[in-house]
Amino acid sequence: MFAQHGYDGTIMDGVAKQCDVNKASIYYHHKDKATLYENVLTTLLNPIVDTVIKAVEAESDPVKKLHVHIKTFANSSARNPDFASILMREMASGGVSMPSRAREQMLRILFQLNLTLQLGEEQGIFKPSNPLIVHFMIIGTINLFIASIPFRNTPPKIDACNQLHNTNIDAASEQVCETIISSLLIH
Amino acid sequence: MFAQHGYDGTIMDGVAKQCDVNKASIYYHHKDKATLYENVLTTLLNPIVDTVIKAVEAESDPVKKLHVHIKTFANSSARNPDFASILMREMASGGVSMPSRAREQMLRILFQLNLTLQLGEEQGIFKPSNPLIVHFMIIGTINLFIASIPFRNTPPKIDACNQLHNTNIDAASEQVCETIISSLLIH
Amino acid sequence: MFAQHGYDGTIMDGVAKQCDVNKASIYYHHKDKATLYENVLTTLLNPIVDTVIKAVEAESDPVKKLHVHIKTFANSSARNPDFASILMREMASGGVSMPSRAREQMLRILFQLNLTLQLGEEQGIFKPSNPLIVHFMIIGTINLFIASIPFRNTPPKIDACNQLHNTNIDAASEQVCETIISSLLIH
Amino acid sequence: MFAQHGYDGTIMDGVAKQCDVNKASIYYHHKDKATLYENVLTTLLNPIVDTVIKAVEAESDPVKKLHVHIKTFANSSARNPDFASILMREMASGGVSMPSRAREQMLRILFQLNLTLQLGEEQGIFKPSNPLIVHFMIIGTINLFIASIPFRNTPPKIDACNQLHNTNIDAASEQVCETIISSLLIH
DNA sequence: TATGAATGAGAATTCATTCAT
DNA sequence: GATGAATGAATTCTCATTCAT
Repeated sequence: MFAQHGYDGTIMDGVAKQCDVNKASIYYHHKDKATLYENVLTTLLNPIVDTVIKAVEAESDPVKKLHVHIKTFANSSARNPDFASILMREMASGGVSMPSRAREQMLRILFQLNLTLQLGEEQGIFKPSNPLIVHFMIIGTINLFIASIPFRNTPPKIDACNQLHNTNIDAASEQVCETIISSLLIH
Repeated sequence: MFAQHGYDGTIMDGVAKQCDVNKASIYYHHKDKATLYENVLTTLLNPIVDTVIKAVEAESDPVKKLHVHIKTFANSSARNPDFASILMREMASGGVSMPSRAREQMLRILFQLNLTLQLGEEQGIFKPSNPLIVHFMIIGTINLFIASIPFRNTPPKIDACNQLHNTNIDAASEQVCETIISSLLIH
Repeated sequence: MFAQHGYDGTIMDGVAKQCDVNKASIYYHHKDKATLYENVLTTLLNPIVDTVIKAVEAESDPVKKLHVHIKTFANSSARNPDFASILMREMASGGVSMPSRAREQMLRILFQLNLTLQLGEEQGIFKPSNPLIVHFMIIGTINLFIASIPFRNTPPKIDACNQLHNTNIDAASEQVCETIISSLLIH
Repeated sequence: MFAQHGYDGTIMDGVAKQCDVNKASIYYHHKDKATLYENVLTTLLNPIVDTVIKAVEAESDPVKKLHVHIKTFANSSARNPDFASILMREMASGGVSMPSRAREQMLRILFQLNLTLQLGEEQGIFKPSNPLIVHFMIIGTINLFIASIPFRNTPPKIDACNQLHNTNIDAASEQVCETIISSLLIH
């Protein structure tokens, strides 16, 4: 519900009903709405970040690392569309209110990407680049793609205007990979 | 305030105080909160979209069109950071609650991009591509870059980890251009 | 309601109904329950304290000052039985949570009494005494007398056991005067 | 906690934590909050009242009886400051909600005082007086003195204004004795 | 007896909206 | 058009009490 309606748009009564528990029970386990949100966020973020990091570390070749980085992030996000929504909302707020625990997790991904890009540069494979922008390109594109699924399915279907209707996350993330990697590679 | 706190997080009392007008005056001029939001959105969106479309139409070469498309969008957004935030929130909500007037404006940009890409393909300059993904890549990346400015300026400064600190919207949009265009070009 | 049920026992819904106003209106004029309480207290206390001080200052003879002090305090309290109740509650809480504005008012009465007693001593009329205890004797007795009216009227009527039933505040305060003054006078 | 925060201000969760027991355990031993309060009150009141009555009955001279009455009451209260607070609160509420068991105990003290005063009158030692007012004078003053200890210790220290700082319960009760007895005695 | 976890009925506070002037 | 003051309908949070174990 936080993903769909945002923090302020999420109503504790609704959460309780959705979970089929008494509202007071929520407060028994979570100090208040803000804490609940923080806990939800942590629970959501940690596994995704861990998965990405682990997958990237398992590879040694920078190109493969980058490829795995993008694909794993995309797949994890796709399996948890709420993640994309929440991340976009947090970014929209300037991330100012983002719980620091969540913030730190997101930074881990950026740092990992940074390592990969530096490795590529050192090996003479990648051109120099700005990791932050590459990072934003990846998560901005993927998040938008995932979060916009309902939007794209709302009439008038924009996919219907041409061949777009078959686009899925695999194709999208593959295109992101190609685009980014090809732009980084030294031919 | 809608940009910073979202629709639900925006409080009419706060709006009145911020604008230094009486709350009832707002209701005199705008039917209700939803209408106010719609009006704000329209006022914000229309000039940006118009600017982009006009700039693109002024060019004839597909590569230049695409370049101008991205740069104009980026510059307009950068001048109106609220635009990026609102767009991200709307996307995060699945765009479900997005006023249809605003929705249509955003589609105009996508259609314009579609035209440009098709033109490029017809002229044998561009590889076939999925316009939707290109669209998301552009606005996802740019929006994220702009919306995240406050986040990046909040300690611990992530830009501080390396050379990132000089990154501005011009450099970022240029990199987006290069990346996207180079991936589209038939070498 | 604060007097009768105490701060915690007073319910904002009840206050609103009692005053026949909408609950939200109360919050429009008073930040929150605590502030409302503070305002109520100030409104209640100030006139009583002012009346006492003014009446005492109008006399010059220490005995008359003391007499007027007690009688005026008793009459003011009797006209505002809530004052006694609230004061007793505040004292019961150790006055810890007592708004400082109210606290200061109460101290003004003590200081005035102190002046009177010192004057009497200087003139060789009064024995030395502890003003604080005299103060407590006055307000403790009077407050208790007033606050206990409902208690005494609740069956079994304790007044019924003997001639007590005719006791009113005038008689009571007169007895307090006699007792205190006679114990202070140098025969 | 009942003494400090009153019945409504006392929270069962807090009681449990303070006692380091599980909240449900309290309900195992005490039917509900009201019963718990009643039990607490009885446990608190009975020994004090018994002590006073017993001490008074041990004397035969009316003056000594009265002296012992006041001193014993003062000492007992001083050893149990909660007693003063609770009594003051109950009086502030008009004693309406006071459990009848507790009410009866308090009446026993009044009746005992009544006996003493009548004895004194019969022996031609005491002037006629209103026992209720004497009663209030005693407990009003003593309770207030005790309950106000924290208040007086809160800056700005009112005791600091003059010689008041050494006042203790013994001195205070002695002054109450002198005052009341001297006003009753037929010279 | 003891306890962690409910839960229903409040109670404080907020907020979009309206009203009277 | 503007404004101070309502107001009803939420919404967050609390609290006495109970349940299951």
